[in-house]
Amino acid sequence: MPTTPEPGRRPHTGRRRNEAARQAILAATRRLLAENAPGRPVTVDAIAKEAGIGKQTIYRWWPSKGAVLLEALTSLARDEVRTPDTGVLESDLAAFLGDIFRAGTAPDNAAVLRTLAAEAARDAQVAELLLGFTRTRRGALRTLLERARERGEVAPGTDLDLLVDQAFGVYWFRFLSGLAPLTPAVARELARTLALGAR
Amino acid sequence: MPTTPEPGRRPHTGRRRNEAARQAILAATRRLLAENAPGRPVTVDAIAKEAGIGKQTIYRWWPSKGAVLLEALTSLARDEVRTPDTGVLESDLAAFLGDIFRAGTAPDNAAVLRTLAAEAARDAQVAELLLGFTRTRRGALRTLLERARERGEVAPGTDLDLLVDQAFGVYWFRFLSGLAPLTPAVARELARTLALGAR
Amino acid sequence: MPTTPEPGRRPHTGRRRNEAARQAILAATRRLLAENAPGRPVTVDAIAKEAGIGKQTIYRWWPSKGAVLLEALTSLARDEVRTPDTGVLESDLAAFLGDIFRAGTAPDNAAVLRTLAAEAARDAQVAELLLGFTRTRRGALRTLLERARERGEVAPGTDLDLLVDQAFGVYWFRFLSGLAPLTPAVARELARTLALGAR
Amino acid sequence: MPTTPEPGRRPHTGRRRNEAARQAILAATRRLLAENAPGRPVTVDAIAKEAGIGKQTIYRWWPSKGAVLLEALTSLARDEVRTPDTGVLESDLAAFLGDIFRAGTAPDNAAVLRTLAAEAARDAQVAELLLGFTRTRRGALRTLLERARERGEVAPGTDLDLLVDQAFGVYWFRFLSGLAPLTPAVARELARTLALGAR
DNA sequence: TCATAAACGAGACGGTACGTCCGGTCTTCTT
DNA sequence: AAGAAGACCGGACGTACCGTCTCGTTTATGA
Repeated sequence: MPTTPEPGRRPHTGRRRNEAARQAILAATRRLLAENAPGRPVTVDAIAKEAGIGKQTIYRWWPSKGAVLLEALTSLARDEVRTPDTGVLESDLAAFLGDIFRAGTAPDNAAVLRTLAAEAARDAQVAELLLGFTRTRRGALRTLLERARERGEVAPGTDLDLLVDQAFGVYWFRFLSGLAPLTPAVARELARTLALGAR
Repeated sequence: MPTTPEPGRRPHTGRRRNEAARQAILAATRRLLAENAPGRPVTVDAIAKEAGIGKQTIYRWWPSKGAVLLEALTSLARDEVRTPDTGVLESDLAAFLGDIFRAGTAPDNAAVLRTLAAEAARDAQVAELLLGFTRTRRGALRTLLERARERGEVAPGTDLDLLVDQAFGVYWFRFLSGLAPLTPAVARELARTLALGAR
Repeated sequence: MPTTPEPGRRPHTGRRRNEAARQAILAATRRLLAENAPGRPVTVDAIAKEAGIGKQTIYRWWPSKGAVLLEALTSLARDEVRTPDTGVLESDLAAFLGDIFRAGTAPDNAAVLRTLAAEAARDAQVAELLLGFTRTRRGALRTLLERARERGEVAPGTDLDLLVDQAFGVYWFRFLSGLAPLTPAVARELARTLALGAR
Repeated sequence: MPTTPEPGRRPHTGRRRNEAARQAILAATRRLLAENAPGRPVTVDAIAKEAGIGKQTIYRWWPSKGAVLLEALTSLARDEVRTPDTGVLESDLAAFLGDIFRAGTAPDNAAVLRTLAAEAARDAQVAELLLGFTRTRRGALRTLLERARERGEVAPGTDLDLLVDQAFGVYWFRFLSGLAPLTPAVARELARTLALGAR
């Protein structure tokens, strides 16, 4: 998410940034990503044309193509992350993971993330954005585990971060590789395994 | 400064394939991957120049740039993956994960893997090859778990693939994000958690 | 270093047209044209910034970039063109051409004209305006020749426009190509040749 | 109606520069220049597409778009410059100027030269090419005048270069401005005037 | 023995995408 | 209402890189 330019020292005169253009760009990007048609590659030019804006407007708001893709993805999966509190770790985990998995199963996100990871590797800014994207979700899962620890469902000395990484590791790994599914059933099974491992 | 391979040293082999050229290509690729310098991108032209060979020679041996990268990686990490058999799941896991973590933390490998993952992100073919690379290791871990199941250490109905993905998920996630370490201690703790979760 | 016009000094005049702004624009244009530095291209944005005004103010007063350039030139070379009348064609020509050559050789004018000609070359509108600028001078020369014709110094049937174009052709050609000088001596010699050719 | 060059017919030449590609580029440029259609601007992309080659191939042979235009023009007007020798200066001049004028009257050269002059102003290389283009012709005219001087048709002390510039000045001035024609009649009249002025 | 065939270094080529630049218009806030 | 500031659309520019193709050279093989 691009840091909105802090309103400068001088009260901003001049034409203000056009939020509609910004949204048009994101919408167009999402549309192209969702189509994923062979003849319609997700090019910067294609995005500009689809959005009916000039290329420069894209580069005025985002530093690179990858940044746009990331934000399009983020806004795609912006559905709030629930931090359920059923009083039982396994149930909480199952609900949480189910949510995450569902958002990540949208048909074409894999391609997006592929491009993103590439950008992240060469553009530190994108990398930071990508990490920021996951940080929120990781924080939510961590909270969930801490609550369980207070309830005594987690053995003292257990490395909570490792548990978090097990969950997100599975998620990202399967998401990116497409080798195995991210179904609700898997979410439940993963919840079970993690809850067991936490004891 | 690139360790330029002494130029013109490599002899022609006439109409027979020149193994030296092949090795020069792999060595040059590894060098570029390890450097990962901004002004020295890992392009096919760069590899060819660094190796002192023609681009066509690359495409005579490999179908695409990604294939070269993968093979450079594979030859780097050829150290066989042990499939220990101590008779106790947790010990087996700890040994296996320790190996994997160590290989991925060796400074040279790390740079190569990171660049390769970036490459994979933008080239689906590389991604496929990279997955093929991990398949072997995944197979080893899976074997290890199956043996434990036969010994009764794993609850029937447990999703072994999910356990495998938890292990490799943590590995890749931490490796690529750099958010958390991959120390031997983490390997042991992960082994403990997985063994617990398998019950 | 650009002689930045003290910024913010010029007062707003509210709803009345601000002659000061107009002059600032012309001055800034002249400055940029005269500099002709590689890093300071004569773009509309550059002019606006250098003048400390908004781009729209330029387009409120002139229909296009070229029009601004032309007016900057015109105001530069406003020195009236003399139409001498010595009663002898050759003398008249020598005086007239001497003036023209001198104006075009003044260092400042030279830079401006050269840049402008370049601009004219890529912008048909500028070319048109530039021609309008020369039309006045051409008219003066033509008048001079007509007077000579009435005096009988020009053979009947002589193409006066062709003579005019010979004079201005030499002027522009040498001015733009820089291949040969535009000295007073050349003006005299050209006057002699033209007077001869007119007979 | 783009006369598409039979696609894919042109053979590769391997590591040597492909003269066919070069010619295809020039031909395509000439075609686009000649069309001068509003919807088909003479863009680098358009040239590349029309020629059926990659843009990079253009930039491998020429430093900029202007250079291509110039060469297309040059090759267009490559018709040899005659240096007639009738034994009479005026006749020689008339023939020579007639040739030059005819070449310059091709409908669309004006646009080409406009673009060229723009490039020349910012790209010294193009400027040099443009001057080289005229040098040959100027040399021919100069030779012609020198022969006349030897025959005694030119007054001693006459500035031959000035006469040359009068001729080419008229040519370029009318050519670029389009203000007055370059008909055979004008060539004859100019020849008469110059021959007179030389005496 | 000598012609042929294959691999090689070199690098031009077609094609696709990228990110930048600039002209002219539009919008917002200030004076 | 005019002005300063600057975002916006459109379109061209020149660069980077992939994978293909051909050249001329070098060497092993087979007639």
